[in-house]
Amino acid sequence: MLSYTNSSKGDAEQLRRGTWSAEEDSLLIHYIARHGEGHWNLLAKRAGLRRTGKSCRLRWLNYLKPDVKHGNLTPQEECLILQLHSKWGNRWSKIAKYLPGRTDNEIKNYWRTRVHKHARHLKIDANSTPFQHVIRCCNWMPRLLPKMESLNQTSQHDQELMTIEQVPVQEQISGSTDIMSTISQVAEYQTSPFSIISNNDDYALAKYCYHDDNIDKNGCYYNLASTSAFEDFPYLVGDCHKPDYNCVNDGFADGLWSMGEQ
DNA sequence: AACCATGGCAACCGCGAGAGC
DNA sequence: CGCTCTCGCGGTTGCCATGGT
Repeated sequence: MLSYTNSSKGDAEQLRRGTWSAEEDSLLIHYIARHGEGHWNLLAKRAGLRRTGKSCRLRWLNYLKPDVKHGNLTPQEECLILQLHSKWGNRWSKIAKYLPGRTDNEIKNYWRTRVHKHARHLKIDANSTPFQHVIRCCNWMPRLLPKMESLNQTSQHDQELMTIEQVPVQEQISGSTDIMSTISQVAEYQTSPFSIISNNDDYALAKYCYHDDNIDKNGCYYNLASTSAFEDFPYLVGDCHKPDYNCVNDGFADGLWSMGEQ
């Protein structure tokens, strides 16, 4: 599919829309390699692309940029998205800053296709408190955590996740709301269902794993720690309670939650 | 085999913030 | 102060692949 925008200045200045061709990608990549990013409208003209600057910027940031990761999200990334979304809501770009190589667009798509789907089936608003409970207490998070553990043993990907260096400076200095500092504080509580399993000052790499014995047979976390230090990141310490929503504890819900798994 | 429904995702759109003049 | 331009964000659209009937 390819279309052109209407232009009052005649056909010669018509702009292309729709899917990018390999040739256009190549033009954009080579131009940026030589001249760098920015000034997208000018870039589009000088690179010989009949695209808007906006379109060029989007294509570069979401697809062509070398550090953009392609492929399925890992359980760690899914878990982090769920946690951060519960904290910030639809602040996709902010959430994306904590997932190196993932774009806001990709995270947004993930949320809309996967998470909203589950909310629809459960007939719950995806942004509602009941759905938050469903995610963190009943099905999703508990299902992701064992996957995270198993992948931790072999994957290097998680070692790239959430390093201090990759978090923008303005986020690092944001005081008590800094996710990393909160995670570090969580490490001090070995009774927490999550704990830091690697964290040194030089590399400042934080990883977290999950203690299976802190989860009850209904898939709910025990309330193991309650301190103001965790308020910014409550789900890491399991402030969770047994849900009141019966719909998520029956077999119907089980089927729903597993249907998206591959 | 043909049709239809659905999911996944790339791309577009509208808006607002900020910078420069 | 107001205008224009650029950039970035969140919401939405529409294409394509896949699976079901």
